[in-house]
Amino acid sequence: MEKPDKSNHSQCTGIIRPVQDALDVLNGKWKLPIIVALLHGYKRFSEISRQVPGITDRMLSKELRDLELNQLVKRKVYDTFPVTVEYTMTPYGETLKDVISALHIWGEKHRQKIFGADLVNEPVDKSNLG
Amino acid sequence: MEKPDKSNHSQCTGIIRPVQDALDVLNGKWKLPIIVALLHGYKRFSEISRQVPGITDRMLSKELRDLELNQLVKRKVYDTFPVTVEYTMTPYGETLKDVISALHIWGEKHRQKIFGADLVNEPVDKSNLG
DNA sequence: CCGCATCCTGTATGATACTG
DNA sequence: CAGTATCATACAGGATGCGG
Repeated sequence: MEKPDKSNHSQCTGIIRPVQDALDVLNGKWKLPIIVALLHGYKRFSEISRQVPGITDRMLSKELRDLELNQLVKRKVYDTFPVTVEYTMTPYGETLKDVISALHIWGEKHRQKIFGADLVNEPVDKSNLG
Repeated sequence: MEKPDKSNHSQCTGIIRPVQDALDVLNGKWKLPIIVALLHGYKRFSEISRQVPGITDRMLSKELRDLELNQLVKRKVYDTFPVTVEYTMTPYGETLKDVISALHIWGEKHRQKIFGADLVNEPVDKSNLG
């Protein structure tokens, strides 16, 4: 039983970066609800806004731009008046479903582990945990 | 006539919460590196600290406490002098491997999509994306 | 309708010094 | 060794109002 890779091996640290990248894509208060709205077929700015209760125009605009930069979302402007904008998930964006699904499965078990099964509908409040 | 599911259906929004819970568990700058260090068998506070370059004692302490509250990590104090503390992943904590694996796979593809394949070793810098 | 500019606040994190 | 206390800061996000 040697101490195999107990040194500071940067190739092990190397697994961290892509994982963090994936997390970053979903990070923040609004990315996920927006993605879910888009996956459910909502396309217009105001439509998405309605599906994501509480979000401000500023944040929605910012997050959509971010998702677009990551090529998860396609933005199409129609030359109407007033202007019409359509946001859609790219095929690549759809590949997020698998990741979200994995997170979903684990997250539900977590919820049931941390809280009672009958509290599954309660929002997580970490201040109760201690 | 029903508006099919184009209303504000809270059961669809319901998938968001557990996913967000899972994300929260991994959220922040340090959770993931710490978890990886623990999964690789590093147990002592200072050991973990060494494996997570740049982290301060304050953050390591805080994040370990957070992971412990989420029952991902077990903390055991040995009555030596000076005191010795051992952190280990719980069996439950190990279940995170699957989630991290899913994130890893997606994250690597993402990295190759956003950057060239030869830039895979570069850290993500979103300011370059625009 | 679809945003952007501005200002403001809270939270996450960093720096540093100290203790059992 | 394994932390805590205190102060400082940057950035995410909220509120509000304007503009093509």
